[in-house]
Amino acid sequence: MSLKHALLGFINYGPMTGYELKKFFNTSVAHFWNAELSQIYPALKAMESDGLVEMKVEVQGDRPNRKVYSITDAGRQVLLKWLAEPAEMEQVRDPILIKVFFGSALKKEQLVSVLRNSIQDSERVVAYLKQAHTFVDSFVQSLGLQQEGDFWALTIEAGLKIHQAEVDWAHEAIRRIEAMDESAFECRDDYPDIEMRTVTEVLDRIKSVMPDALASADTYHRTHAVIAGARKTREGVVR
Amino acid sequence: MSLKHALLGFINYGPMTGYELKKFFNTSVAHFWNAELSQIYPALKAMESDGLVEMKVEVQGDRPNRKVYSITDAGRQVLLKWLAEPAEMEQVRDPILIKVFFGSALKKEQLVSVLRNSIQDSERVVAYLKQAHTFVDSFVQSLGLQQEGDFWALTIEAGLKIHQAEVDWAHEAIRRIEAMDESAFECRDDYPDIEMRTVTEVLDRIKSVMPDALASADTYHRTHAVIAGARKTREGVVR
DNA sequence: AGACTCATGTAATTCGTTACATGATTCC
DNA sequence: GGAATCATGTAACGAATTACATGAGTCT
Repeated sequence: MSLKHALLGFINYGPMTGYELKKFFNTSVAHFWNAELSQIYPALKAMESDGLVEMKVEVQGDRPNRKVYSITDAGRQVLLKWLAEPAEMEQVRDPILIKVFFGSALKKEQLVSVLRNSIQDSERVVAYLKQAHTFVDSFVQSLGLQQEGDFWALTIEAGLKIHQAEVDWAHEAIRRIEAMDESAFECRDDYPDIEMRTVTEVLDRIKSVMPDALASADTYHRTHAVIAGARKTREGVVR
Repeated sequence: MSLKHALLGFINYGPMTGYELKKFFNTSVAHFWNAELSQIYPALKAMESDGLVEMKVEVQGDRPNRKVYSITDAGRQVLLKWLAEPAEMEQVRDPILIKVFFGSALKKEQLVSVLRNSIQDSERVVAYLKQAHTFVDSFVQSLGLQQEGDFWALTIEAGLKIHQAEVDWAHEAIRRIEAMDESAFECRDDYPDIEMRTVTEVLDRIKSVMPDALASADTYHRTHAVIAGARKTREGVVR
């Protein structure tokens, strides 16, 4: 679980309250991680009882009291250990790809319009990230965290490259879809009447004809498992 | 929620059991969606009681009975409606970027090694996807779903472009990190002693100096909300 | 007058993973 | 003899979102 580690990372900069952590998230890692206050507050409590952070109440007259968390030696150790471990690969879940995958059930223009909407969304994020560079510069300067600037910038560029790849793909997809024959669309009535029991049979048949290709497809998730296994061998236990 | 819609999409090809759906997932959309049997079975039950699918028990002597689900008219309507709606943008959560973000706490070589591991993972996926093309071709042919081939191929290419972008970024990141000064690393002891209360103050300061940049950073999530809002205006209620 | 900020939370719900359970058959 | 396939599930847990709750102070 990365949320607690991200919180530790920020608290490692200096003592902070949950409310401020939320602000920090919003203004720095929002494009690749987010957390609501309702998730942050319990997480901090749990981290405190695990001895990773310490809490001090700052009494305020006019406003609600602040609970300021600072990192402990144990917390810093946990953070450093986690940072140095290989990152877990998360299962991607991309609804737009499901829509394209089943695109033959739609009218051509409908599918194209879905893709156009998706391009708009991605382009908005790209526009945000382009501006984010200048903003992060002054943010980092003002907090005296100049050393962090380069690392923060790298994460922004990751976002830019990935979202730009999405945009490029979607444009190419629209081109390809528009070149497709009308008969490829709205074909829900004329699916083959074959009992889908054949899914299994087809896999068996392909298995005998081209064992290599199947191996790769069938073991996609096992591949991940193998990676995880390899990691354990490489670096000791990965919790 | 897209899982039920993905299930509907497959059942729309023809009647299927939960077990076969899992196989279909593994051999076609595994790179952008996955579901365990323990999630599929209850989902099918719920869809049945919602009237989106119908179930018939096929008694088998030797093996456990099969519960074959087929799509209803209501189900097909729900599927088509969902497919035509703009796709939701999911919050990205990328642990590797957290590690880079807090990379200054590590030693240079540690951070580079984390990135190298990440490259290995991504390249394995890229290798799988390159093979997947040929596999999907014969799979689609054998099932008599030739029309779907082009749409399936598009999703594979999306995966290729995005994961390739990740690989490219990580290589560039390693280059940049290796060019960085040693002093930028392991600097956890000399963070400024400023009370982090200043997060709020810094934001206020920047807000007055460069209101444009802040607007973009501060409203990243609101931007998403705006997109959702715009969608509602564009297309009616998006549940 | 109404919205936003500061500052804390709890509760309910959804989505997903992991573990556990059963039991015959077939492949190595 | 042990693992994998076929075929169904349940239960527990974890992560994240949404909704609800409080309450003073400030901004428009």
